Amino acid sequence: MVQAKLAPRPRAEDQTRWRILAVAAECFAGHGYAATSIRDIAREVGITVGAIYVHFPSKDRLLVAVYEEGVRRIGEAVDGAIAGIAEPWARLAAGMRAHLEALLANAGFARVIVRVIPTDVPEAARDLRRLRDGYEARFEAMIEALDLAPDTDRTVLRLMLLGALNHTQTWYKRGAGRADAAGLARQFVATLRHGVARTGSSK
Amino acid sequence: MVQAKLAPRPRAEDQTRWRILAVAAECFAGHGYAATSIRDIAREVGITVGAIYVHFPSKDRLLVAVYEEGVRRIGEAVDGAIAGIAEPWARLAAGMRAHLEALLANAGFARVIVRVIPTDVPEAARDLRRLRDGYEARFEAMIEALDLAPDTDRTVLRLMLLGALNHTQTWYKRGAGRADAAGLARQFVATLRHGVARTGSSK
DNA sequence: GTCTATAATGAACGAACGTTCACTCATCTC
DNA sequence: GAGATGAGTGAACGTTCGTTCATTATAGAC
Repeated sequence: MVQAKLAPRPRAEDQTRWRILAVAAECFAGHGYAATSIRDIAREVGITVGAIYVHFPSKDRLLVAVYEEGVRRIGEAVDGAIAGIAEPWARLAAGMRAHLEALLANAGFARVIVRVIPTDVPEAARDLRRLRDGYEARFEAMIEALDLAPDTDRTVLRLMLLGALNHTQTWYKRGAGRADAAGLARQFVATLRHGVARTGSSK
Repeated sequence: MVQAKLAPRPRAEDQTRWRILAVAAECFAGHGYAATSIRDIAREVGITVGAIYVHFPSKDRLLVAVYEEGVRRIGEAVDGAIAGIAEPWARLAAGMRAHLEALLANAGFARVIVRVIPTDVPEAARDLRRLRDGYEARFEAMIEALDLAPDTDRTVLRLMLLGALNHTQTWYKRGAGRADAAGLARQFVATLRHGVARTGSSK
Protein backbone atom coordinates (compact mmCIF):
# COMPACT_ATOMS: atom_id res chain seq x y z
CA MET A 1 0.00 0.00 0.00
CA VAL A 2 1.01 3.56 -0.60
CA GLN A 3 2.13 5.55 2.38
CA ALA A 4 -0.54 7.89 3.65
CA LYS A 5 -0.07 11.28 2.03
CA LEU A 6 -0.80 13.03 5.26
CA ALA A 7 0.35 10.78 8.03
CA PRO A 8 -0.98 12.25 11.22
CA ARG A 9 0.87 11.62 14.40
CA PRO A 10 -2.01 11.17 16.76
CA ARG A 11 -0.15 9.45 19.53
CA ALA A 12 3.56 9.16 19.72
CA GLU A 13 2.98 5.75 21.23
CA ASP A 14 6.36 4.33 20.29
CA GLN A 15 6.94 3.94 23.98
CA THR A 16 6.86 0.20 23.45
CA ARG A 17 9.56 0.51 20.83
CA TRP A 18 11.83 2.21 23.33
CA ARG A 19 11.20 -0.37 25.99
CA ILE A 20 12.07 -3.11 23.53
CA LEU A 21 15.26 -1.27 22.58
CA ALA A 22 16.32 -0.80 26.19
CA VAL A 23 15.68 -4.41 27.16
CA ALA A 24 17.35 -5.72 24.01
CA ALA A 25 20.39 -3.59 24.78
CA GLU A 26 20.71 -5.09 28.24
CA CYS A 27 20.23 -8.64 26.98
CA PHE A 28 22.62 -8.36 24.05
CA ALA A 29 25.22 -6.66 26.24
CA GLY A 30 24.78 -9.14 29.05
CA HIS A 31 24.65 -12.49 27.27
CA GLY A 32 25.65 -11.74 23.70
CA TYR A 33 23.61 -11.76 20.50
CA ALA A 34 23.31 -15.48 19.83
CA ALA A 35 22.51 -16.35 23.44
CA THR A 36 19.66 -13.84 23.58
CA SER A 37 16.33 -14.95 22.15
CA ILE A 38 13.44 -12.85 20.95
CA ARG A 39 11.36 -14.56 23.61
CA ASP A 40 13.79 -13.49 26.33
CA ILE A 41 13.35 -9.89 25.29
CA ALA A 42 9.58 -10.13 24.95
CA ARG A 43 9.25 -11.71 28.39
CA GLU A 44 11.38 -9.01 29.99
CA VAL A 45 9.41 -6.22 28.31
CA GLY A 46 6.14 -7.88 29.20
CA ILE A 47 4.74 -8.31 25.69
CA THR A 48 4.39 -11.18 23.24
CA VAL A 49 6.93 -12.14 20.62
CA GLY A 50 4.66 -10.96 17.84
CA ALA A 51 4.64 -7.45 19.24
CA ILE A 52 8.36 -7.17 18.70
CA TYR A 53 7.88 -7.83 15.00
CA VAL A 54 5.45 -4.93 14.84
CA HIS A 55 8.37 -2.61 15.56
CA PHE A 56 11.36 -4.47 14.15
CA PRO A 57 11.42 -6.67 11.05
CA SER A 58 14.01 -9.15 12.35
CA LYS A 59 16.37 -9.91 15.19
CA ASP A 60 19.41 -8.55 13.39
CA ARG A 61 17.62 -5.29 12.52
CA LEU A 62 16.76 -4.95 16.19
CA LEU A 63 20.43 -5.33 17.00
CA VAL A 64 21.33 -2.65 14.46
CA ALA A 65 18.77 -0.32 16.03
CA VAL A 66 20.26 -0.94 19.47
CA TYR A 67 23.74 -0.36 18.09
CA GLU A 68 22.66 2.92 16.48
CA GLU A 69 21.22 4.21 19.71
CA GLY A 70 24.29 3.06 21.62
CA VAL A 71 26.68 4.79 19.25
CA ARG A 72 24.56 7.91 19.38
CA ARG A 73 24.57 8.01 23.18
CA ILE A 74 28.23 7.30 23.82
CA GLY A 75 29.17 9.56 20.92
CA GLU A 76 27.24 12.44 22.43
CA ALA A 77 28.78 11.76 25.82
CA VAL A 78 32.28 11.96 24.38
CA ASP A 79 31.50 15.00 22.25
CA GLY A 80 30.10 16.80 25.25
CA ALA A 81 33.09 15.91 27.38
CA ILE A 82 35.72 17.19 24.96
CA ALA A 83 33.85 20.28 23.82
CA GLY A 84 35.74 23.41 24.76
CA ILE A 85 38.96 21.60 25.62
CA ALA A 86 41.75 22.66 23.32
CA GLU A 87 44.88 21.01 24.72
CA PRO A 88 45.19 17.66 22.89
CA TRP A 89 46.17 15.47 25.85
CA ALA A 90 43.45 16.95 28.02
CA ARG A 91 40.98 16.35 25.21
CA LEU A 92 41.99 12.73 24.98
CA ALA A 93 41.79 12.29 28.73
CA ALA A 94 38.30 13.77 28.81
CA GLY A 95 37.16 11.60 25.92
CA MET A 96 38.53 8.45 27.52
CA ARG A 97 36.88 9.33 30.79
CA ALA A 98 33.49 9.84 29.13
CA HIS A 99 33.86 6.56 27.25
CA LEU A 100 34.71 4.70 30.44
CA GLU A 101 31.91 6.28 32.39
CA ALA A 102 29.36 5.27 29.77
CA LEU A 103 30.75 1.74 29.71
CA LEU A 104 31.05 1.24 33.44
CA ALA A 105 27.73 2.86 34.27
CA ASN A 106 26.42 -0.53 33.17
CA ALA A 107 24.40 1.00 30.37
CA GLY A 108 23.49 -1.74 27.94
CA PHE A 109 23.45 0.66 25.02
CA ALA A 110 27.12 1.43 25.47
CA ARG A 111 28.22 -2.04 26.46
CA VAL A 112 26.60 -3.73 23.49
CA ILE A 113 28.96 -1.89 21.14
CA VAL A 114 31.92 -3.44 22.89
CA ARG A 115 30.36 -6.82 23.48
CA VAL A 116 28.86 -7.66 20.11
CA ILE A 117 31.52 -7.96 17.43
CA PRO A 118 30.28 -7.02 13.93
CA THR A 119 31.36 -10.34 12.45
CA ASP A 120 29.16 -12.14 14.99
CA VAL A 121 26.13 -11.28 12.89
CA PRO A 122 26.97 -11.58 9.19
CA GLU A 123 23.63 -10.15 8.05
CA ALA A 124 24.32 -6.95 9.98
CA ALA A 125 28.11 -6.87 9.91
CA ARG A 126 28.31 -4.05 7.39
CA ASP A 127 26.01 -1.78 9.40
CA LEU A 128 27.66 -2.57 12.72
CA ARG A 129 31.11 -1.95 11.27
CA ARG A 130 30.02 1.39 9.87
CA LEU A 131 28.53 2.49 13.19
CA ARG A 132 31.58 1.41 15.15
CA ASP A 133 33.98 3.14 12.79
CA GLY A 134 31.93 6.30 12.92
CA TYR A 135 32.25 6.38 16.68
CA GLU A 136 35.90 5.43 16.88
CA ALA A 137 36.81 8.14 14.36
CA ARG A 138 36.56 10.55 17.29
CA PHE A 139 39.54 8.90 18.94
CA GLU A 140 41.38 8.83 15.66
CA ALA A 141 41.00 12.59 15.46
CA MET A 142 41.99 13.11 19.09
CA ILE A 143 45.13 11.06 18.59
CA GLU A 144 45.95 12.84 15.35
CA ALA A 145 46.20 16.10 17.28
CA LEU A 146 48.73 14.77 19.78
CA ASP A 147 52.36 15.75 19.64
CA LEU A 148 54.04 12.36 19.55
CA ALA A 149 57.49 10.90 19.24
CA PRO A 150 58.34 10.77 15.53
CA ASP A 151 58.36 7.00 15.19
CA THR A 152 54.94 6.45 16.75
CA ASP A 153 52.35 4.50 14.76
CA ARG A 154 49.15 6.35 15.55
CA THR A 155 46.92 3.53 14.35
CA VAL A 156 48.52 1.07 16.73
CA LEU A 157 48.23 3.61 19.51
CA ARG A 158 44.52 4.07 18.86
CA LEU A 159 43.84 0.34 18.86
CA MET A 160 45.93 -0.14 21.96
CA LEU A 161 43.98 2.60 23.68
CA LEU A 162 40.59 1.24 22.67
CA GLY A 163 41.65 -2.23 23.73
CA ALA A 164 42.58 -1.01 27.17
CA LEU A 165 39.33 0.96 27.47
CA ASN A 166 37.01 -1.77 26.30
CA HIS A 167 38.72 -4.55 28.22
CA THR A 168 37.60 -2.85 31.42
CA GLN A 169 34.13 -4.23 30.81
CA THR A 170 35.49 -7.72 31.35
CA TRP A 171 37.00 -7.15 34.76
CA TYR A 172 35.68 -3.93 36.24
CA LYS A 173 33.40 -4.33 39.22
CA ARG A 174 31.71 -1.25 40.51
CA GLY A 175 32.56 -0.30 44.06
CA ALA A 176 35.27 -2.94 44.25
CA GLY A 177 37.69 -0.57 45.90
CA ARG A 178 39.32 0.00 42.54
CA ALA A 179 39.60 3.40 40.95
CA ASP A 180 36.50 4.86 39.36
CA ALA A 181 36.16 5.74 35.69
CA ALA A 182 37.85 9.08 36.16
CA GLY A 183 40.77 7.55 38.01
CA LEU A 184 41.17 4.83 35.42
CA ALA A 185 41.12 7.31 32.56
CA ARG A 186 43.76 9.37 34.37
CA GLN A 187 46.09 6.40 34.80
CA PHE A 188 45.51 5.19 31.25
CA VAL A 189 46.35 8.52 29.67
CA ALA A 190 49.32 9.09 31.99
CA THR A 191 50.70 5.70 31.03
CA LEU A 192 50.28 6.30 27.33
CA ARG A 193 51.84 9.71 27.61
CA HIS A 194 54.87 9.21 29.80
CA GLY A 195 55.06 5.48 30.46
CA VAL A 196 55.24 3.76 33.80
CA ALA A 197 58.99 3.13 34.07
CA ARG A 198 60.67 4.75 37.03
CA THR A 199 62.13 8.02 35.83
CA GLY A 200 65.81 7.76 35.18
CA SER A 201 65.76 4.12 34.16
CA SER A 202 67.68 3.14 31.08
CA LYS A 203 66.07 4.11 27.79
CA MET B 1 34.60 -42.10 2.72
CA VAL B 2 35.17 -45.06 4.94
CA GLN B 3 38.62 -45.74 6.26
CA ALA B 4 40.30 -48.94 5.22
CA LYS B 5 38.48 -51.56 7.20
CA LEU B 6 41.18 -54.13 6.84
CA ALA B 7 43.87 -51.83 8.12
CA PRO B 8 44.85 -53.07 11.55
CA ARG B 9 44.40 -50.60 14.36
CA PRO B 10 46.76 -51.88 17.02
CA ARG B 11 45.91 -49.12 19.39
CA ALA B 12 42.59 -47.56 20.11
CA GLU B 13 43.51 -44.09 18.98
CA ASP B 14 42.05 -41.00 20.50
CA GLN B 15 42.83 -39.31 17.23
CA THR B 16 39.16 -38.49 16.85
CA ARG B 17 39.14 -36.78 20.20
CA TRP B 18 41.91 -34.47 19.07
CA ARG B 19 40.20 -33.68 15.81
CA ILE B 20 37.04 -32.76 17.68
CA LEU B 21 39.03 -30.54 20.02
CA ALA B 22 40.80 -28.77 17.15
CA VAL B 23 37.62 -28.17 15.18
CA ALA B 24 35.73 -27.05 18.27
CA ALA B 25 38.51 -24.60 19.06
CA GLU B 26 38.24 -23.04 15.62
CA CYS B 27 34.45 -22.86 15.76
CA PHE B 28 34.23 -21.43 19.28
CA ALA B 29 36.97 -18.93 18.50
CA GLY B 30 35.44 -17.97 15.18
CA HIS B 31 31.75 -17.65 15.96
CA GLY B 32 31.51 -17.81 19.72
CA TYR B 33 30.13 -20.50 22.01
CA ALA B 34 26.40 -19.97 21.61
CA ALA B 35 26.57 -19.59 17.84
CA THR B 36 28.44 -22.86 17.42
CA SER B 37 26.34 -26.02 17.41
CA ILE B 38 27.41 -29.56 18.10
CA ARG B 39 26.25 -30.37 14.58
CA ASP B 40 28.55 -27.70 13.12
CA ILE B 41 31.51 -29.34 14.81
CA ALA B 42 30.48 -32.87 13.85
CA ARG B 43 30.02 -31.86 10.21
CA GLU B 44 33.43 -30.21 10.10
CA VAL B 45 35.14 -33.20 11.69
CA GLY B 46 33.28 -35.59 9.42
CA ILE B 47 31.53 -37.65 12.07
CA THR B 48 28.04 -37.86 13.52
CA VAL B 49 26.77 -35.90 16.48
CA GLY B 50 26.61 -39.02 18.60
CA ALA B 51 30.31 -39.61 18.15
CA ILE B 52 31.07 -36.35 19.92
CA TYR B 53 29.22 -37.56 22.99
CA VAL B 54 31.44 -40.63 23.05
CA HIS B 55 34.36 -38.36 23.88
CA PHE B 56 32.72 -35.44 25.71
CA PRO B 57 29.72 -35.57 28.04
CA SER B 58 28.30 -32.19 27.06
CA LYS B 59 28.89 -29.07 25.03
CA ASP B 60 30.15 -27.04 27.97
CA ARG B 61 32.61 -29.81 29.00
CA LEU B 62 33.91 -29.77 25.43
CA LEU B 63 34.47 -26.04 25.78
CA VAL B 64 36.34 -26.55 29.03
CA ALA B 65 38.55 -29.16 27.36
CA VAL B 66 39.31 -26.74 24.52
CA TYR B 67 40.04 -24.01 27.04
CA GLU B 68 42.41 -26.26 28.96
CA GLU B 69 44.36 -27.14 25.88
CA GLY B 70 44.44 -23.49 24.79
CA VAL B 71 45.75 -22.32 28.14
CA ARG B 72 48.33 -25.09 28.12
CA ARG B 73 49.60 -24.15 24.65
CA ILE B 74 49.78 -20.38 25.04
CA GLY B 75 51.18 -20.82 28.53
CA GLU B 76 53.99 -23.00 27.26
CA ALA B 77 54.67 -20.55 24.44
CA VAL B 78 55.04 -17.68 26.90
CA ASP B 79 57.09 -19.73 29.35
CA GLY B 80 59.45 -20.76 26.59
CA ALA B 81 59.81 -17.22 25.34
CA ILE B 82 60.72 -15.70 28.69
CA ALA B 83 62.93 -18.52 29.89
CA GLY B 84 66.48 -17.34 30.38
CA ILE B 85 65.65 -13.66 30.14
CA ALA B 86 66.43 -11.89 33.37
CA GLU B 87 65.90 -8.20 32.65
CA PRO B 88 62.28 -7.48 33.61
CA TRP B 89 61.32 -5.27 30.67
CA ALA B 90 62.86 -7.66 28.19
CA ARG B 91 60.98 -10.50 29.87
CA LEU B 92 57.70 -8.67 29.53
CA ALA B 93 58.41 -7.83 25.91
CA ALA B 94 59.19 -11.47 25.13
CA GLY B 95 56.06 -12.65 26.90
CA MET B 96 53.86 -10.16 25.09
CA ARG B 97 55.39 -11.14 21.78
CA ALA B 98 54.72 -14.83 22.40
CA HIS B 99 51.16 -14.09 23.45
CA LEU B 100 50.54 -12.02 20.34
CA GLU B 101 52.12 -14.58 18.05
CA ALA B 102 49.91 -17.33 19.43
CA LEU B 103 46.86 -15.13 19.07
CA LEU B 104 47.57 -13.81 15.59
CA ALA B 105 48.76 -17.12 14.20
CA ASN B 106 45.02 -17.73 14.00
CA ALA B 107 45.22 -20.69 16.30
CA GLY B 108 41.74 -21.41 17.59
CA PHE B 109 43.09 -22.81 20.84
CA ALA B 110 44.62 -19.48 21.76
CA ARG B 111 41.87 -17.28 20.36
CA VAL B 112 39.09 -19.09 22.16
CA ILE B 113 40.50 -17.96 25.50
CA VAL B 114 40.14 -14.35 24.47
CA ARG B 115 36.88 -14.77 22.61
CA VAL B 116 34.78 -16.79 25.02
CA ILE B 117 34.15 -14.91 28.24
CA PRO B 118 33.70 -17.16 31.28
CA THR B 119 30.33 -15.67 32.17
CA ASP B 120 29.04 -16.61 28.72
CA VAL B 121 28.67 -20.19 29.90
CA PRO B 122 27.38 -20.25 33.48
CA GLU B 123 27.78 -24.04 33.80
CA ALA B 124 31.48 -23.74 33.04
CA ALA B 125 32.22 -20.25 34.33
CA ARG B 126 34.11 -21.43 37.37
CA ASP B 127 36.44 -23.65 35.37
CA LEU B 128 37.03 -21.09 32.65
CA ARG B 129 37.77 -18.39 35.20
CA ARG B 130 40.27 -20.61 36.96
CA LEU B 131 42.06 -21.48 33.73
CA ARG B 132 42.20 -17.86 32.63
CA ASP B 133 43.53 -16.66 35.95
CA GLY B 134 46.16 -19.35 35.95
CA TYR B 135 47.46 -18.15 32.62
CA GLU B 136 47.29 -14.44 33.36
CA ALA B 137 49.21 -14.91 36.60
CA ARG B 138 52.33 -15.05 34.42
CA PHE B 139 51.83 -11.45 33.41
CA GLU B 140 51.09 -10.50 36.97
CA ALA B 141 54.48 -11.88 37.95
CA MET B 142 56.26 -10.21 35.06
CA ILE B 143 54.76 -6.87 35.97
CA GLU B 144 55.59 -7.35 39.61
CA ALA B 145 59.28 -7.50 38.72
CA LEU B 146 59.26 -4.17 36.87
CA ASP B 147 60.82 -1.07 38.35
CA LEU B 148 57.93 1.36 38.13
CA ALA B 149 57.12 4.89 39.10
CA PRO B 150 56.02 4.84 42.75
CA ASP B 151 52.40 5.78 42.15
CA THR B 152 51.73 3.09 39.56
CA ASP B 153 48.82 0.70 40.13
CA ARG B 154 50.18 -2.59 38.86
CA THR B 155 46.77 -4.20 38.62
CA VAL B 156 45.49 -1.49 36.32
CA LEU B 157 48.66 -1.77 34.29
CA ARG B 158 48.19 -5.51 33.85
CA LEU B 159 44.61 -5.16 32.76
CA MET B 160 45.48 -2.33 30.41
CA LEU B 161 48.22 -4.47 28.90
CA LEU B 162 46.01 -7.52 28.46
CA GLY B 163 43.28 -5.37 26.98
CA ALA B 164 45.65 -3.99 24.38
CA LEU B 165 46.99 -7.45 23.58
CA ASN B 166 43.66 -9.20 23.30
CA HIS B 167 41.96 -6.42 21.40
CA THR B 168 44.30 -7.12 18.49
CA GLN B 169 42.22 -10.14 17.68
CA THR B 170 39.37 -7.83 16.76
CA TRP B 171 41.21 -5.73 14.24
CA TYR B 172 44.42 -7.45 13.21
CA LYS B 173 44.50 -8.70 9.65
CA ARG B 174 47.39 -10.88 8.69
CA GLY B 175 49.60 -9.51 5.97
CA ALA B 176 47.71 -6.23 5.90
CA GLY B 177 50.87 -4.18 5.70
CA ARG B 178 50.67 -3.64 9.44
CA ALA B 179 53.40 -4.59 11.82
CA ASP B 180 53.74 -8.25 12.69
CA ALA B 181 53.38 -9.69 16.18
CA ALA B 182 56.97 -8.87 17.06
CA GLY B 183 56.62 -5.28 15.88
CA LEU B 184 53.36 -4.85 17.74
CA ALA B 185 54.80 -6.22 20.95
CA ARG B 186 57.76 -3.87 20.59
CA GLN B 187 55.54 -0.81 20.21
CA PHE B 188 53.24 -1.92 23.00
CA VAL B 189 56.01 -2.36 25.52
CA ALA B 190 57.79 0.81 24.42
CA THR B 191 54.60 2.76 24.92
CA LEU B 192 53.94 1.32 28.35
CA ARG B 193 57.50 1.94 29.39
CA HIS B 194 58.27 5.44 28.17
CA GLY B 195 55.01 6.75 26.71
CA VAL B 196 54.47 8.20 23.28
CA ALA B 197 54.64 11.91 24.03
CA ARG B 198 57.38 13.75 22.17
CA THR B 199 60.35 14.00 24.48
CA GLY B 200 60.57 17.38 26.07
CA SER B 201 56.86 18.04 26.05
CA SER B 202 55.37 19.40 29.22
CA LYS B 203 54.93 16.92 32.04
C1' DG C 1 -21.56 5.74 12.68
C1' DT C 2 -18.64 3.99 9.67
C1' DC C 3 -13.85 3.57 7.71
C1' DT C 4 -9.04 3.05 8.10
C1' DA C 5 -4.65 2.34 10.12
C1' DT C 6 -1.91 0.58 13.54
C1' DA C 7 -0.59 -2.00 18.10
C1' DA C 8 -0.84 -6.22 20.00
C1' DT C 9 -2.24 -10.94 20.68
C1' DG C 10 -1.86 -16.00 20.61
C1' DA C 11 -1.21 -19.79 18.11
C1' DA C 12 1.28 -21.94 14.83
C1' DC C 13 5.14 -22.87 11.33
C1' DG C 14 9.46 -25.43 10.02
C1' DA C 15 14.01 -25.63 11.35
C1' DA C 16 17.65 -26.22 14.50
C1' DC C 17 19.10 -27.04 19.13
C1' DG C 18 21.55 -30.37 22.92
C1' DT C 19 21.11 -34.84 24.17
C1' DT C 20 19.92 -39.87 24.30
C1' DC C 21 19.84 -44.56 22.83
C1' DA C 22 19.59 -49.09 20.63
C1' DC C 23 22.52 -50.81 17.62
C1' DT C 24 26.60 -52.13 14.27
C1' DC C 25 31.23 -53.18 13.72
C1' DA C 26 36.00 -53.81 14.38
C1' DT C 27 39.32 -55.11 17.57
C1' DC C 28 41.37 -57.41 21.72
C1' DT C 29 41.35 -61.25 25.36
C1' DC C 30 40.68 -65.69 26.70
C1' DG D 1 35.29 -69.45 18.39
C1' DA D 2 33.02 -66.91 22.41
C1' DG D 3 32.75 -62.97 24.87
C1' DA D 4 33.89 -58.31 26.13
C1' DT D 5 34.99 -53.51 24.94
C1' DG D 6 34.51 -49.22 23.14
C1' DA D 7 34.19 -46.12 18.91
C1' DG D 8 30.84 -44.75 15.88
C1' DT D 9 26.15 -44.64 13.62
C1' DG D 10 21.51 -42.96 12.61
C1' DA D 11 17.32 -41.93 14.18
C1' DA D 12 14.72 -39.99 17.45
C1' DC D 13 13.52 -37.27 21.94
C1' DG D 14 11.63 -32.88 23.69
C1' DT D 15 12.66 -28.09 23.57
C1' DT D 16 13.60 -23.71 21.80
C1' DC D 17 14.62 -20.91 17.94
C1' DG D 18 13.20 -16.86 14.50
C1' DT D 19 9.39 -15.76 12.06
C1' DT D 20 4.50 -15.53 10.25
C1' DC D 21 -0.36 -14.64 10.33
C1' DA D 22 -5.29 -14.34 11.09
C1' DT D 23 -7.56 -12.00 14.46
C1' DT D 24 -8.83 -8.54 18.04
C1' DA D 25 -8.57 -3.96 20.31
C1' DT D 26 -8.11 0.90 19.95
C1' DA D 27 -8.53 5.33 18.30
C1' DG D 28 -8.36 9.24 14.97
C1' DA D 29 -10.66 10.64 10.25
C1' DC D 30 -14.51 11.24 7.49
